[in-house]
Amino acid sequence: MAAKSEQTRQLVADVALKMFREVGFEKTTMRAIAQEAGVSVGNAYYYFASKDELVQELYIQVQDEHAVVAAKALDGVQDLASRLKAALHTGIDVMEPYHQFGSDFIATAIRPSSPVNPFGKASTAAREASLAIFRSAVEGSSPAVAKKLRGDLPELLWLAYMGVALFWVYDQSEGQRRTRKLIDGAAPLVARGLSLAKIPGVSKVFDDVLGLVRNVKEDS
Amino acid sequence: MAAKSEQTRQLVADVALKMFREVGFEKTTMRAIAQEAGVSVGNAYYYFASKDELVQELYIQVQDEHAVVAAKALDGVQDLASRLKAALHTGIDVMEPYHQFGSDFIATAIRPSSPVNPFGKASTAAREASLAIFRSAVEGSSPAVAKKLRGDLPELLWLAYMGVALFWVYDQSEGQRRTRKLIDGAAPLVARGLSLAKIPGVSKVFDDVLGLVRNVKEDS
DNA sequence: ACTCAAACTTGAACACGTTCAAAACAATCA
DNA sequence: TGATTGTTTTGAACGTGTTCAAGTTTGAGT
Repeated sequence: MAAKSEQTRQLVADVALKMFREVGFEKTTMRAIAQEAGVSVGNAYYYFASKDELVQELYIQVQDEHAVVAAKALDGVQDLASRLKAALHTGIDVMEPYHQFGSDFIATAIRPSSPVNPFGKASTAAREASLAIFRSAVEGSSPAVAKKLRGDLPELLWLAYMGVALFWVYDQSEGQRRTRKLIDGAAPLVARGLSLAKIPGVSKVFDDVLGLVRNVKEDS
Repeated sequence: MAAKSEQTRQLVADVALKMFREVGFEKTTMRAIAQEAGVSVGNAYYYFASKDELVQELYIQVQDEHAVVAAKALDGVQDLASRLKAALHTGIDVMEPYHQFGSDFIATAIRPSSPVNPFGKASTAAREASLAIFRSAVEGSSPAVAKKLRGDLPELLWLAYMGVALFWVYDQSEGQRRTRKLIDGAAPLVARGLSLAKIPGVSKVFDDVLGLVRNVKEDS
């Protein structure tokens, strides 16, 4: 049987996520969550040290769903462009219910001190799960990606995914049509761009890009 | 003689910016600003509708300074890589005093509703000024940038600058060494990458990138 | 059944950004 | 000067996220 405490925790989280979706971030006050869940404000804080941690709960749930949906969407898809499209489109799909609230989410997430910060320690698990999606997209593709790129590419694509998410937040076109268009346009371009790596002159530039990435990354 | 009201406005702004630099964003409460400036809280709000607008004051001031310093640094510099470096390094230079406070600034700025949002309406002037720096960096360079790129490049570089600024905010290395390294490494790479535009196979990819950028931009 | 420590829950209180009715001041005209 | 109108200033009050001392409940050991 679920411990009573776990029940309360879930209840608070469920109510919070529901309210985030339905009335937005700012209107979802801690008092409102507590009241709706039938607990005291202090009790909500017993399980979640801050409103940010409730956002993190949302972040984790969305990432988990993305992993599931993306795996399905990647199944049987061969070429890199299509695989990339699948990974990105599903990412947007799972975020869709939260679009209106996206900007508050990003404002929360971008703060290095926030537990939700995708680069931070507290989201290591979620980030790894997300990264794994792109690793799978790269490794499962045929024709295969040039070996020298294979190591760093997933991380770069994940970074690009963060950029797409940022674009999506600002995208006010109906149904975020522009973001879809961006994905559809950019994915094949990335794939084609990578295939240029064989051209000698280009290859050198690629090497230097990777060198720079590694250099900047290591020295922390 | 300066109108009394203008004096009060300046006083509040000066005190706020000084406190932002010296004690950080969160500790600089509206009450503290008012007290330090010797006015009432309500009076500060008479001149600045929100704390965000005080941040905007900072944003504008930093951009103005960047324009001045960058113009000086670009003077006499020929090749694109060096010009790009100059534009970026000076950008980081003027932000330096605010580094500790950078993340709060970004968290404020990234919200579409914020007056400080660099993509938003309220910062059109500051954005244009910033864009002009990169336009000048591109147009003044010799050897000249390929004509077909010249139109869109400044905007893309400005976007990259936003990315560098974001990187800088997260950069905890001493003196933000890693950001400097990133600039020094990336600027020549961009210049070299652009020169590849002559290669036929690469040229097509470039065309498509530009097409995508325009397509996504227009459809808003 | 009783004890007692740990887990859980409460709600009043704090500092914050922000608002606003009212007061003080300034400038203009009769 | 006095009246009137517009500008500037005040500080108490509101709703927010968050804290915490104090209470209540639970469960293992006797």
